[in-house]
Amino acid sequence: MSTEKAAVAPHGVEDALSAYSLDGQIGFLLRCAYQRASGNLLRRIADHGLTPAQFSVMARLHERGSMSQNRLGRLVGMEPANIRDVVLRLKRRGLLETRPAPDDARRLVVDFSEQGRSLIARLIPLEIESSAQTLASLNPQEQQMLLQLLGRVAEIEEG
Amino acid sequence: MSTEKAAVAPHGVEDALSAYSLDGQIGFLLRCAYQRASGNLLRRIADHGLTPAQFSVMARLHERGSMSQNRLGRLVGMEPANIRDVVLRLKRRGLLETRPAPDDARRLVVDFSEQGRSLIARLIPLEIESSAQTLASLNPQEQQMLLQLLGRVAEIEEG
DNA sequence: CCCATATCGTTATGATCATAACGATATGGG
DNA sequence: CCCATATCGTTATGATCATAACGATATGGG
Repeated sequence: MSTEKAAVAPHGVEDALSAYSLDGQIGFLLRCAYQRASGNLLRRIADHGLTPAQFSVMARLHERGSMSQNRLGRLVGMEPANIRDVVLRLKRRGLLETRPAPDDARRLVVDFSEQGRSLIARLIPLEIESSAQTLASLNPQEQQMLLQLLGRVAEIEEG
Repeated sequence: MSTEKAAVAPHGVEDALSAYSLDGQIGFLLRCAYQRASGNLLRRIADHGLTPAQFSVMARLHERGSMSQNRLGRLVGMEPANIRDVVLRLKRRGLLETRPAPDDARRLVVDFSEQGRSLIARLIPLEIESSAQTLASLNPQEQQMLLQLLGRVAEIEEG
């Protein structure tokens, strides 16, 4: 099973190679679909100076309230180095503020500024529109099915 | 319908805001799912020095044969500036070669080197494994359903 | 208490993306 | 033929990602 280079016929392998279709691969489809979704959102929020990644950080903070930078990153699927840069840019725009956690000198608590809190409230409706546009080619039942299946593939981390 | 700020009650909007859940948004789910799929593939091909984006370029070239850099980019969903850099890195690794198109001085024809042709053939089986892993939490029928729905959302460009 | 271990944020590096602007070349209609 | 228009590849800029390595701080078991 291991060392034998079966003279039998590598036919299976060759078939797999020629039958392979990039367009049918989950990874490629996800990348293309995300590009489309991301573009739909970006077109609506770019005037407000936000990107989809920045939006997700603000939206999560809106949902869950202020929390440490690290935890915020985990809840939106960003590595510590990554969430750091995103928070930094949002701070520079005056949308977020940070302060040391009173009970843990390692942690940095991230919170909205007044401007940020107001902005995210205005942007969420735009994202709802954007999601509808992304899913427009599916009927409601198919949309629910897709969201449900994607949720199981994504295995989002609970915090 | 347009200028009237209905005193009636912005209740609908407030409900939409509080009912909003990032985890149920198609864009966020796609980003998380792609991260997972991308990681699964990267773990298998990183030793060979390739990234998922580079893999998709090589796989498309394997499927369709040599073509212009611009068209190759369109067929994997990369902008001209982007496909350029990916092809450049693959050239540096000796996996791809480019030459001017004989019939059109604007075009750059991209093709495999011997080493590249051999590598992609060895990598495709790894990607098939990776796809299976990404979809492991779904049964075969659900997998087909997800791929079909994603394909309709992605609206991949035909070349 | 002490110390191995984990967590948090940071720095650095390199790849992926989108966008805008540009020169060079093709093309097609008048 | 000529020229408006499109296409191709490039340059530049800025944001998003993953990873490795690191110092600082918490924590929990002995």
